[in-house]
Amino acid sequence: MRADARKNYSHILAVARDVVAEHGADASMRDIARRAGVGLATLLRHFPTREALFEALLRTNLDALTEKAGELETSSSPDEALVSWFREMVAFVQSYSGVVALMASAHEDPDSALYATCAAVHSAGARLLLRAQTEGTARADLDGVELFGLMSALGWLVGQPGFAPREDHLFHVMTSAILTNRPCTDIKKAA
Amino acid sequence: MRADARKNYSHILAVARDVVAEHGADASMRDIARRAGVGLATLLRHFPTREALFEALLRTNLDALTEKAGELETSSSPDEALVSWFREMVAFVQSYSGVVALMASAHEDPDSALYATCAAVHSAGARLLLRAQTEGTARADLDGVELFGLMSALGWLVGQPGFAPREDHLFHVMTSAILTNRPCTDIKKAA
DNA sequence: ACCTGAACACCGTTCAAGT
DNA sequence: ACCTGAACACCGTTCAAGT
Repeated sequence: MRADARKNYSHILAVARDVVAEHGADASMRDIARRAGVGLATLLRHFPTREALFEALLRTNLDALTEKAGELETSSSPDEALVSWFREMVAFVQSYSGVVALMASAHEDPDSALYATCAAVHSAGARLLLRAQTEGTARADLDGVELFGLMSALGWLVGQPGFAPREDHLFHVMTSAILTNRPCTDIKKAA
Repeated sequence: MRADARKNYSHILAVARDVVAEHGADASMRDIARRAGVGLATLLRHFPTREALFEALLRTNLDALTEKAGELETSSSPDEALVSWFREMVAFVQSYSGVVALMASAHEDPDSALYATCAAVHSAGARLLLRAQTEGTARADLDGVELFGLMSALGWLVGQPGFAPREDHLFHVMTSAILTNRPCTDIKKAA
């Protein structure tokens, strides 16, 4: 990679971070290129797809969250670790509006540039879930995919302007569905 | 309303139903006009905004769901009524992909053409919730807004291709968060 | 190697001109 | 009253031409 290319690359990324913070995940690529003072074709050369751009944009944060899961695994009780990691994930996806939709769809598409990063997040969560399930504090009939799904759904919801103020409570409700600190009465009856 | 206008109106609506079924809620207005054999400006004349179009498109279904809530209120036990109505709502929003995002944002925006219809759905749900809460089968710390939110979040999630197969189970999990057929142990500890 | 401008086929909005 | 085509300002994709 040539020096000018490397410089363009990181400059585009920095600008993209700002524009995305302003306009969310469906910000205009053209606008990013314009603000970066670079041709649109140049942006597309470095990041051939929107997901490729977001892969670079989110990698740092998502890697940190994956690592955080590992730390929590040794530093906290299984249920606390699961809940506080879940919290951090929700808070993160909320920080870039619309990014959760990108992640949810990348999670299901092995061809996506974001797939690997999402898969890493996924399995980090799955491990925390399994640990809490072994202890008996997380409901047994849940897997990593569903944990990822519930996180995404909650993240999506609190990303809607009107629901953001209720984030804490909605988080609490969602958490109560994942944990099982209650004698398991017959809940199927009602469904 | 002139005869030709009325004819255009209903024809556009019929075509829109097909196109939206194919391409989801962010289908191209231009494409709908094209397929209806009508100028784009004509479509915009009848439905000045995408939400106005969807208001007409969804009104029938949503009114039926509002009415259904009323029926359930007399025909079923409070918890069963709440759960089965919730189920129907989720099934409905899943039937038109992307429509739940439109509804969730309209729900918060009094200026939206979809606002009134969403508000009706909202309050129908709120009544079912309240009824179950009075009976003690739905968790007390929930209101109509949050019920609408959880419905939207679940609808959004099962609208994502990879999560659709898990709809039943995810519905079950979400339901368990809304109902309270369990002695209310201290769940805050973990959060 | 890397960048760029321009052409392309789209999109929704707006409005003067037609019947 | 109602419809329409066209102009406008956007979008992402693609590629031949430049350094």
